[in-house]
Amino acid sequence: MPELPEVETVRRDLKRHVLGKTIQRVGIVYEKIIRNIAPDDFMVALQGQTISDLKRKGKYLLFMLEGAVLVSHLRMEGKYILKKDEPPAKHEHVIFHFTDGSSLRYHDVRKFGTMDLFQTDDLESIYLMPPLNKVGHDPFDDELTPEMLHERFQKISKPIKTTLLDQRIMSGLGNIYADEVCFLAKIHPETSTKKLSLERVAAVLFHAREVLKKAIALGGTTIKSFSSHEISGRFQNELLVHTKENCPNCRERITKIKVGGRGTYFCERCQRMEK
DNA sequence: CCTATCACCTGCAGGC
DNA sequence: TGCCTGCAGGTGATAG
Repeated sequence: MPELPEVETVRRDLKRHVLGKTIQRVGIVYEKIIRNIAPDDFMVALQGQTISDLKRKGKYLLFMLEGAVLVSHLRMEGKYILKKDEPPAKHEHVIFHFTDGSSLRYHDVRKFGTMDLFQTDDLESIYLMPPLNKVGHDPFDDELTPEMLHERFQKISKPIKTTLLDQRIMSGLGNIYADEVCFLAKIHPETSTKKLSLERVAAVLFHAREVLKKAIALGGTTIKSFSSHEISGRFQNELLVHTKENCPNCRERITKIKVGGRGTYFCERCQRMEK
């Protein structure tokens, strides 16, 4: 699921469905999901807690509790499913049983997702600790300016696509949207980050904001669709290069390469290294 | 400090 | 049908 628009979609959906619910018991099927605390302590600390709000920082979901915050990352395929109380289905690794007889299940085929539980609700201090201490500016943060990004980019010799995926600089873009941003800004994904002019950086930031805004409005992107309660986004119909065969501008065949180990789609004619 | 690569898991598609 | 390889929306550890 998760790049910023998908996580934001999940946040809004969860907020409608689990706000105010009280956890009666937590079931843990696969312990390695929980990272910063022993599984037993995780279960005890969550018992009796009521979900008061759902927030997001970068691609992390924050379940706000009473004097505690559960920080959840969906990684590649994590999802939350609300069900009646029933035995765990395949790929359900952590189950929050609520007092009203419903239950929220963390489902993750590849088991890459993570949960960190903080026993304080002081967000500022949580932001200073792993994993949130590595989350950079939200793309929509007004403090994030082209000038500031350009300055930081001067020291980075990696490909721009790789830099866009670095959450410490700007948080929220993932592999799909990074390709879309490079395409919209007409930049070859392997262009050295430090070679981008201020104007090009401004275009990158502008298009990052535009594409994320549009994707959120459409409920995110669903590439692989699963059955059941999957929230299926509609942004996949709007993709311009990622997984595409032909360029929507010039009809040239889309090229697929690897950049930083990630599958990367771009148009050789519309996305140039120079300028 | 910087960059590159692998590791973490499972499932699926395609080639032979 | 079965085996093998490569691939998948992400990030953290480790090695140069």
